[in-house]
Amino acid sequence: MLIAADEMLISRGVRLTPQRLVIAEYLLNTDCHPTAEQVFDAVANALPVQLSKATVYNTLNMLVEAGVIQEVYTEPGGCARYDANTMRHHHFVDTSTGRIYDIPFEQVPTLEKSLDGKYKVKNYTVTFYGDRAEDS
Amino acid sequence: MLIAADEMLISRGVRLTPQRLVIAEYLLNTDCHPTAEQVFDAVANALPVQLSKATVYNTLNMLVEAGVIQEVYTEPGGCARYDANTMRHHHFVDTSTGRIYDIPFEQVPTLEKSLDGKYKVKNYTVTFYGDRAEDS
DNA sequence: GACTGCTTTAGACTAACTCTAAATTTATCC
DNA sequence: GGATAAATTTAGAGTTAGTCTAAAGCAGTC
Repeated sequence: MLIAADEMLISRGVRLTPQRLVIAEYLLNTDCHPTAEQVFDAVANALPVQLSKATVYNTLNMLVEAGVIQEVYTEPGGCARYDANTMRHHHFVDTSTGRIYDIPFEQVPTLEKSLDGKYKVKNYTVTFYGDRAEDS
Repeated sequence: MLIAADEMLISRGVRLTPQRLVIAEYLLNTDCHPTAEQVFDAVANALPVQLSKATVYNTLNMLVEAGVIQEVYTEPGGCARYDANTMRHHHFVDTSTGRIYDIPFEQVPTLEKSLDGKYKVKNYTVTFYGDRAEDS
């Protein structure tokens, strides 16, 4: 069942436009961590008008600001990917397929306390690299 | 005491040039994780000739290939930084100063086994964000 | 239904690199 | 020490991911 993007946006005080709706709807119903380019390709022909890349970037930044999605960087030096899973979590990158999998935060031992007192840790991210068996 | 860059490069079978020498020497004797731009600024006037950005990038890539330095990405969406500490280690980013500190690998509990069997973890990196007391 | 101001658009612009082709330099061989 | 072949350096063009701009188009309000 599709998550309703319109209610989501209205509840965050975001003004509705067809562009924002299709982008939010797409992101809320995929777990494939798309790039801005992939979002553009996925939604461009769901709109009756020409979609601009600038709108995709604006909307993605807006959705990040509004807390609807997260920006994720997994490939060193790579471009931003977007993730509608806004729970605190880590990532696993399948280095042969490039696919990214969310790892629940609780599944990884907490590291907050592992540095000595000099370091005040506010946040940390773990990115795993390797292979994942039989994608399902 | 300065680490001798020339021996380092020769031992890795790298052809010596003045450009490579000053860049390697600079990196081997700093712990400030400079960007390519910062490397350029730091070494450009140590050379009697005009230094090209392309040479800096070429040399940095070459030194990464040769295992003399590591490429590090700590700021989401930020540019590459270079680290002559080639031991396996993690990073702490001071979010108010932007400074990066190396965290010895052993100082963080090992996470290799924290994912279930579906995931074959080959490597992982932890990046901490926060504040660090009295930089020393 | 008109208005005000937020959105969208195409295209120019930027930052961080990479590529290219010509000129230069390195290491080697005599 | 000089000639040679191959690697390196250089300036500048090209690329990629993303931001900025200014004009045109809509959304929500009165």
